[in-house]
Amino acid sequence: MSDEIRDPQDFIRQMVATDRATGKHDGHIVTRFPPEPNGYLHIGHAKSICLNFGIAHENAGVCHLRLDDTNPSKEDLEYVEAIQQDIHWLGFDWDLLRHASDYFEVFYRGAEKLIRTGNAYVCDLDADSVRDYRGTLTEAGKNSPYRDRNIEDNLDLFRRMRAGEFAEGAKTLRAKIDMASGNINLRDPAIYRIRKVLHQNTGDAWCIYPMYDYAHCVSDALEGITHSLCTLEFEDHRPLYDWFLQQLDLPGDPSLTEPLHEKGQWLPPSTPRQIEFARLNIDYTILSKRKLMALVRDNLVTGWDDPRMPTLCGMRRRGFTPAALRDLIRRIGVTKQNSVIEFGLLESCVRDDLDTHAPRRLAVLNPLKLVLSNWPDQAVEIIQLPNHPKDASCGVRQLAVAQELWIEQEDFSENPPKGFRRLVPGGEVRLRGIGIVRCNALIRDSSGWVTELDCTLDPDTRPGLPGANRKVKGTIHWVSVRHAIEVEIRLYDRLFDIANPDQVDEGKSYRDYLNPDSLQILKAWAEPSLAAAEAEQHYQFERLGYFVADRYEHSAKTPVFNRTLSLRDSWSRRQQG
RNA sequence: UGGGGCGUAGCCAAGUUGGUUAAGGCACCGGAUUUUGAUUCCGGCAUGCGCAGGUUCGAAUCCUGCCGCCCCAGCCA
Repeated sequence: MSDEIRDPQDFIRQMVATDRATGKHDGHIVTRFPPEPNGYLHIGHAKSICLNFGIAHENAGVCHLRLDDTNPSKEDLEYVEAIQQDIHWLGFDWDLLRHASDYFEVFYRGAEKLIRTGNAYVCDLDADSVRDYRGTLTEAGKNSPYRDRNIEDNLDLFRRMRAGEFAEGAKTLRAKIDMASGNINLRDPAIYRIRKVLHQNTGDAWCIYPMYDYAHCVSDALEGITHSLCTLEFEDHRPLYDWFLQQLDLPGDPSLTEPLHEKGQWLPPSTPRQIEFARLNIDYTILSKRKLMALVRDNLVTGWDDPRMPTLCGMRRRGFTPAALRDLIRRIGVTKQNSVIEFGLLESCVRDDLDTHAPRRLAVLNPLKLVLSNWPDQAVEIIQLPNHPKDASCGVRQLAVAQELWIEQEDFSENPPKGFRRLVPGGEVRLRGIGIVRCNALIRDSSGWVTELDCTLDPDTRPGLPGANRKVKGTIHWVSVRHAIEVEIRLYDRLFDIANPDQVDEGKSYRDYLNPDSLQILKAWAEPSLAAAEAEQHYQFERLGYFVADRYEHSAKTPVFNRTLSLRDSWSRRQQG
């Protein structure tokens, strides 16, 4: 009997294990992550990345990054650079970087083969007519009037398409399969369309571009992919995926892959298996590139990397760590069930990682002055505080204490609710690392607002003294008024007010549910050591939460910290009922 | 009778060939520890596996019939 914690064994990993065990593909495993460079990667992509790279690594295999650039009218170089950076940040590296456009010549030869074998034809129907001929979900379609063109005409027409003789939309190359199929993807799907646009990789070399269904399976085969993982909506496409590969027979037809030899990109073609899994959904967020793009375009957020965005670069800037994201993906598993992960699970992963790795610091967000009346007027004492309560290897830091301190307004109450464990008039509380203080008097302004607490420090409770062990109901944080530095704090909350912004009442859109309080900027006082923080350094500000020095806008001169998330807070939850 | 998927707790999710008390995590609820109302630790949390029948000594697992949810009619991916 073994009590070891088993590595995740989802249904895909089980299939892979079986294939390895039975010697399929000679026991080799090759996967790929194939983003289309038309937007930034988000947490949903992280699932695919972790799956593809993870499975490859667990099985001594390799994983390629393939930029799926078959539609030049939507894609951009900005995205391909961002994609690579995000994958690296997540902690993965590809064994091979390819573009679908590397294979354009092979796609073309394959298309001619489909024509020659009577499996494809040039169709003159315009887009609207194609739709009419396609039929509906419950009615069969009709054959295109161009379906029975002879092979010579088809070949000639297709070559002229490539030569640029026809206008955009005038003709398509279509697979000849079955217009009556219950699977609409098999009703003579388009293989090539005419697009007279510059391609970011191939320039003006082409004016015809292959469709996803054709390009994807062929790309997979050309790269020797063994397991082609994709999301559920492609389940219906699998018969087409298999059909193209069977008609083409890449492994058995070297003339097709010949162009790759001179480019140094030839690999033994495989017969990959497409396997579908459920995409990741998270409540209170949207993960549609189109909608994320709109938020950026319309300035509803500051950019793709706004810390409120579910993009990888946004989460990075928010202070979420790659390890936490990987842990989330590990925890949620892989199945074919549509599901919505609670945001709280992500938070749990982040707290888990940050609790063990983030050094502790003190900062006060909403200051209230506390004066130690029995502290010598100008005296300054240097105390030491551990950087981590449970990890001595994190070391200690020094902190100056003087007579005037800032504490959190919330940590004092004149009329405390039941169960309040902080400072009250006449009560005691421990100041972290200093000792126990008693509140003797309140100083008020003309409107009666408490502006200052007059306190005395019990000298017997200084750290290291036996009296320090005296129990007191609460411990609060502080900074020295004379020594604290001013910092900018950015507090983030969920971007949307409702759990499912993708599914809203009629006439409404996700935009109607943006949380107006998702960003709050304030000035705060922090311990001086934070001026030396490096950008992207994570901290726990004790009792407040986890913060990260902003990747771009933080500097020693103008420190900026983003709150990644708060600490778990059973007190405020109890207060709110 | 268009095609393809999926139903195990509030949210995820193990459970594979039918075999003792239906893993685990998150959330939640108790309690212990605590110079962070944090962390950590301990305990609780499905007489039940979409529903209804059936087969069997025994069913989340097999059979039948229902019900519910998701995806597909781009010259997007």
